[in-house]
Amino acid sequence: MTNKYDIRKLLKEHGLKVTPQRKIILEILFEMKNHPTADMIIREVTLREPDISQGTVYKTLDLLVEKGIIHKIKTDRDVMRYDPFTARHHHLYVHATDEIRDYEDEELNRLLEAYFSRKSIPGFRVEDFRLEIIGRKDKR
Amino acid sequence: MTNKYDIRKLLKEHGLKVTPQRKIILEILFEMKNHPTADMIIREVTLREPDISQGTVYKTLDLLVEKGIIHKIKTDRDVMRYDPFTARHHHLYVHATDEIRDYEDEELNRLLEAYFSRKSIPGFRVEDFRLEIIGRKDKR
DNA sequence: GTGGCTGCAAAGCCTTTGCAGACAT
DNA sequence: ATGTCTGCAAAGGCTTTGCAGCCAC
Repeated sequence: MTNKYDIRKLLKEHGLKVTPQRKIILEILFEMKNHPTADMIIREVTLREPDISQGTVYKTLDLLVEKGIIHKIKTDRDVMRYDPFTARHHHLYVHATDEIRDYEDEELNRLLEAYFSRKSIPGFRVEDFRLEIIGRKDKR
Repeated sequence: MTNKYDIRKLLKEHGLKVTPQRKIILEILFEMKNHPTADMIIREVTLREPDISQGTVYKTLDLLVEKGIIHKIKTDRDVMRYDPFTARHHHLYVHATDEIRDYEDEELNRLLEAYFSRKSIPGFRVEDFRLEIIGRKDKR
């Protein structure tokens, strides 16, 4: 889906230099589906290219977040996670396994948009919203 | 509203010993409206009772979270915040000022409950949800 | 009296930073 | 050519931990 050409383009579009380090980091982000922590990304990066330093990975992640290419997400535990999927979506938190899944549903988005357009919050202008859905795995 | 008697009761109900340190920490949590960070709590605690160590504050906060007396909340920045208000509610994130306000609305809760009761998510059982509302301060 | 709680200080973990050299443009 | 990016290693910030003594019960 997201091939090397896209990654080059993505970087250039944001005024960033195309370096091998950045290409590898982005490839990994687009492949990993589990909202990886910095540490998971670093481990994966080091497998493919042992000479990339963790400082570079952190700097790159910060930069990508700043440019809006990826998102940083909050967790109960005290580590940050990264999410390459930037369209509006919500998160399912499975507490027991420390897993975070994406949840997308247009109906939910419309429901919330409609709610906010008729409801106004004094002194506050809503720009975006994200639902955290907490629960557990279910057999069915 | 929440006086010392309530705090004693609250601690006892959860099988915790009533110590001066815990009373002060809980008083502060109930007074502070800004979803304080551990650091803000420690500073406030030290003003009132300089001999309370920060280790104790951290341990107490963890314990209170574990017992469900307060909540830990996630932020974009990498520090945890604490929230003594445990009824279902949502958060308004004002990015520019790093402020978090509570948002409570029964209509919104009902809307979301209704949504989840008719919508089922494969392999997942919803237990709770929290909406993060991102935006900015508005003059009106 | 006893187990839980505290203070202290050190350690731990994740993340950021500074800087000199290397590289993309 | 030059300004950006990288690697390295050290520092930083927040949080946790271990342990001896203390205190609520």
